[in-house]
Amino acid sequence: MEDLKLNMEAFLPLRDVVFHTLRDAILKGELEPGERLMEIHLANKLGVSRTPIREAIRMLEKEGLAVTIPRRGAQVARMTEKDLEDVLEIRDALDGLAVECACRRMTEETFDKLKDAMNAFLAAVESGDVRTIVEADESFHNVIYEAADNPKLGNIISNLKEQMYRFRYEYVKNDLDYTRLVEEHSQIMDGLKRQDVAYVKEIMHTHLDNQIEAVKELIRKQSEGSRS
Amino acid sequence: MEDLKLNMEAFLPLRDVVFHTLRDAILKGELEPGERLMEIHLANKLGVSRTPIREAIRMLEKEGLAVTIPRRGAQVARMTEKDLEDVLEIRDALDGLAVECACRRMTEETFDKLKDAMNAFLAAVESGDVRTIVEADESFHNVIYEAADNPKLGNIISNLKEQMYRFRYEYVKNDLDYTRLVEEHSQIMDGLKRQDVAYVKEIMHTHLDNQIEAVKELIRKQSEGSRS
DNA sequence: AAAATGTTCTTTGTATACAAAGCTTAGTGC
DNA sequence: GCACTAAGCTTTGTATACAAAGAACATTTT
Repeated sequence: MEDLKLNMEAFLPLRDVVFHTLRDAILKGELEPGERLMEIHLANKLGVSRTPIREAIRMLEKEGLAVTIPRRGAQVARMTEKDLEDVLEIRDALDGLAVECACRRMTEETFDKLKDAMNAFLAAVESGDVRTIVEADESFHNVIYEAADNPKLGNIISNLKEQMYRFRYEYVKNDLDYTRLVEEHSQIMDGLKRQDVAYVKEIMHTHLDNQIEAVKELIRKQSEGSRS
Repeated sequence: MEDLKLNMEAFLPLRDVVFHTLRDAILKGELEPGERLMEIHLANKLGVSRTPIREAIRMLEKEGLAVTIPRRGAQVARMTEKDLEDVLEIRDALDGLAVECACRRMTEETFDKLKDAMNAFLAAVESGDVRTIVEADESFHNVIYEAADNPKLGNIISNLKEQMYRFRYEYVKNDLDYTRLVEEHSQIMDGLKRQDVAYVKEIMHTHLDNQIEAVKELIRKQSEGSRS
């Protein structure tokens, strides 16, 4: 934990600002797994009192990013490879559901949005900039979640993604085969257009699967490092 | 909201006691959807200060049971029929996943536990007491979640169940056809034993499906009532 | 009578104070 | 030297105090 800073711009209750600040810090790895979240310490660091810190911690807890033991305080949640596998297993099922729902509920409008997202993705791949590609990829999938028209599903999936983000898995995407990604995306679009649920689920499954091994590989390397 | 009472027995931080108290009250309908959760009010009612109340509210929020608007306070989350459908859709997918995992990971021991749970369920049905039957049914499914060996999955499912509980859907179970339930349970066991993933998923799907319509029916009736 | 304004009351947001639990460490006895 | 105990320190748990936002209501103005 080096230099946490609050973003005071936002006109939100401090608990929310603190929550976002800490969450980002955890996801970026600035706060390491197992690291203690001491209230006074964080309060001083962020220039607020303990009250909003405590509320933020309760939120992090429920989000699965912190673990607290009564009378002993909170820690950044640790995550093992098994935990990651568990998360991926669930994501696989839920991404399947999302694309299935999207398939059944896709409207003209949302399909247009998807086309736009697809074009943006193609442009991003063209540009070659990894950051842009990753963002365009996210957008593409977000359109699908939106089309699935099940907000709770969207929330759960984004929470699961968040938990993966902690492994900085997007770095892996450097090594990804973009042509393949493009191909899969267009297959998904195709399936959605034809409303072929089985097909689209299948593609989505392999689409995710392709990334899993690489991520796991990365985890294994990472876990050789930090231990506390 | 009539008579909230804290259970001071448990040696837990007050925030947790308050959290459980409020959660139960919400699930039982003692705190109605849309009802304001006013801090001082609750604090007086429960005989604690605002601090643990606020922390409990932050937790309820993340659990989806309360919604807060900054500077305006928290309310018990409302739930529409659409929300319920969304939840059920997800549960269906995740129960499918759970049973699939269980199928692949079932050991001798856990299968024995399942047998026990099945026998308990049969005994419960024999007894005819609805409360007992519901509990035995829960236990049976809990063994499966356990066997799935994916704790995060278990958490998500229990959160989803919680959200359904608010509709007091278990009352519906009065009308359920227990012979059918028993039949389905034994089919699930059979499938698990044979490790027939496809079969077991299919059964689990219909198992859930059978309950959905009845629940929705109930919701429709309920929603004619309370409005605020 | 309706709209606008101002005043008061209520309620949330945040900080702080104090109590009690748990750790640490130094000291004591064996 | 090792185990045990006691004192002090650190940190969490809870209550309370105060500030400021928002709601409600009355008053004025048109």
